[in-house]
Amino acid sequence: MGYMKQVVTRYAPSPTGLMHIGQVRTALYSYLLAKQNNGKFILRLEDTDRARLVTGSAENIIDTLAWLGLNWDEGPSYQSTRKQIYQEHAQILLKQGKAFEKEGAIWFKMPTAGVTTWQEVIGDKQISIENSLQQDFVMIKSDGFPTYNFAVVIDDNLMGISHVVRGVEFISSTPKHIALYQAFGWELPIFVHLPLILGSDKSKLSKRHGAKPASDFREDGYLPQAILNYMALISWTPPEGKEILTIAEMIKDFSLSAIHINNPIFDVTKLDWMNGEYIRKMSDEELTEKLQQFLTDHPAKEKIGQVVPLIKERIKKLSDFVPLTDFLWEEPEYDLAIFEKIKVAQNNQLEVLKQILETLENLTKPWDAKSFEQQFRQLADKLGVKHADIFQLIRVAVSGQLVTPPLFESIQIIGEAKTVERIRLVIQRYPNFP
RNA sequence: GGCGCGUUCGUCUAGUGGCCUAGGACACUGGGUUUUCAUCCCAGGAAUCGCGGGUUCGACUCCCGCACGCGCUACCA
Repeated sequence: MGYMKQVVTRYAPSPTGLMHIGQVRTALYSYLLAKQNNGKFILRLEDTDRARLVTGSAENIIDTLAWLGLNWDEGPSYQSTRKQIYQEHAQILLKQGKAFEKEGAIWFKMPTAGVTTWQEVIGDKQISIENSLQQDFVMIKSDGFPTYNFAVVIDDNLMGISHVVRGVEFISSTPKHIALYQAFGWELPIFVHLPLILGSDKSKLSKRHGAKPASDFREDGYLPQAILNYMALISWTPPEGKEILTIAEMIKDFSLSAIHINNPIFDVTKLDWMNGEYIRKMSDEELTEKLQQFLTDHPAKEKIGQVVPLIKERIKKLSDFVPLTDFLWEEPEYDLAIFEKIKVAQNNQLEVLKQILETLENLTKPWDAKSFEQQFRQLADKLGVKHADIFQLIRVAVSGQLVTPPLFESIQIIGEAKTVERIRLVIQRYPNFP
């Protein structure tokens, strides 16, 4: 009778900066693997390099993870508080003659005979590296803190980590880890080395590729579900190739063997599309709430709900809401160049505007969509102007923009009086806008 | 340099020897719906499967070599 060891995974970043968007994938896969197996997902901060520590980094990582909903079952633990434990383990190896001291540091005597071979989950193959290539390495630095290579093994073992999920860059140092496991007589975990996410020029993903910290995506108005969904798909294909899936579906369908082996390129365009999908999937109430939370200093928060149905299909990120709708509560800025983009009525726009104003003033109040449309169609016919063009001129006169939510609905939010006033002002200043 | 890993449309990918004259999604182009934009619907272009050798009746799929890319080569992680 075999038995299944409990699945325990961890996300173990070092707090040397803000949580990078690429790291979301690593955390997500670890999380999915744990949840799928009713296991445990641990958060561990590897803060052993005191020189590279960045203030606020740990908080940013914890915050981002929580925002994404990648809830950890244990931690966060900080390696800096576990110095004693590493020291004790170093002493064991020292006593066994498997380590030695030099220049205030404790070094591991790396075996240099034979070959280190292990089963790699990604790609389902064995990786072998000649031990003759290896060298002794530092376990405890002269400042008393452990190195990554040492602390990671001690902690992963002590915390019962079953699957070590991390980036490919650690493949090269895996023989060191394995040697350590063997020196202690510990059972090896399963190694899952995730491919590196690259930027558009195929170099390691960095800021100039638009791969900002995950928290920047949050500030840009991306939704956690969309980010998770996009990052999930960047190195994993669910069965049947489904593109949009909930966390629950990811947990259900996730599989290590379906993780890709090659380095993907991060593509914001697809993330944008996906974010738009999630925005459209939300109920109006939900979107309203999200926008109200997101737009902390919005001038007319109570009116957002009214606008949401008009813009839901027009925004891809929460931040898109602002440029699309600010003319509703703030006086627009006009630019003659915008008027010049309206093809028809180019020569006598001012005259047409005056007619529009007159029509508006004669429209029985409260204005209703049907007669509004009827009146202006008639006016367009009378002036020999295309229907679409007269509405576009009204749009620009009212909003200063070529693209807005539906015209009549926008006008209703602005109000009849203010609409008339805006058109009057445009006529007054035409064509010399400030 | 050494070692390791990789290579299918612009991008993410499907593909495990015949179902592939290579499928999907994003993006792009054209059309329809629409008073703008978007949404939605339809259509289209887009990969000689990095290159060259094998193996096989047959290779995107297996093997070898090469090229290119990426990673590691720290008292960083």
